[in-house]
Amino acid sequence: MQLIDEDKIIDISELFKIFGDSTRVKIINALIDNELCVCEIASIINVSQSAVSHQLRILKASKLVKYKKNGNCIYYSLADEHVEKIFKLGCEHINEL
Amino acid sequence: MQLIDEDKIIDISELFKIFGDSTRVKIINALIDNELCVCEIASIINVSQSAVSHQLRILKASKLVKYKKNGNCIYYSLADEHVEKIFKLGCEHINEL
DNA sequence: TAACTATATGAATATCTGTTCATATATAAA
DNA sequence: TTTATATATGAACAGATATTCATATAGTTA
Repeated sequence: MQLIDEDKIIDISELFKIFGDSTRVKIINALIDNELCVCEIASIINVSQSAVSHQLRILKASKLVKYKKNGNCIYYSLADEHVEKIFKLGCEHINEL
Repeated sequence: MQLIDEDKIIDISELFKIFGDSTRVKIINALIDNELCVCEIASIINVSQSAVSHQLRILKASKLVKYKKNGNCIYYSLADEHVEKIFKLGCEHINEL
């Protein structure tokens, strides 16, 4: 019982909280197998540049995305396979409901 | 690109939103391999009976927990292996950060 | 340098969410 | 039937969160 200590539980819930917003999930979905700049993301998911930027900041802070600069643009991609794995497990659960 | 439609994205984010609260994650953690009644959960995770009951309602509505009545008490358990799987994947991600 | 494009960010606002408190309901025991 | 225990629930409140709008920053091109 209670194998996991409170601090870790809070970390886990904060990780999932990031996945708990549809704009962020849309961004993550768009970034699967793709490297996209901010305005491409905004255009693909149909959300304002500002809103995307705010959410990317949160994704960056949680280390779920990484980015690299190229000229005028900043290209974002998923930080590691874990992100896609969590996303896909969520998909599966939804599909089986 | 955008293989997944908007409705499904919203379902996915709503699933993760459930995991995005530490009280609910504590409940889920307590229920791994255990069947517990409301007051046991409240006592184990140190949260008021009312708060636990409110959160169990949300977990029930999302079909993440199931329950059975036994006399005066109502025993809750995880709805299926998916719930534990998602939780454990979250754990792994945290551990590797 | 001036104009343009891409991105970030702060403030304001509206909405959502979780807890508490009081209380209702239901079962069990005396 | 009265009392006690377990659970659920509604209202109220406080705190969190996402978007918008305006604007700042920084790199690029003319």
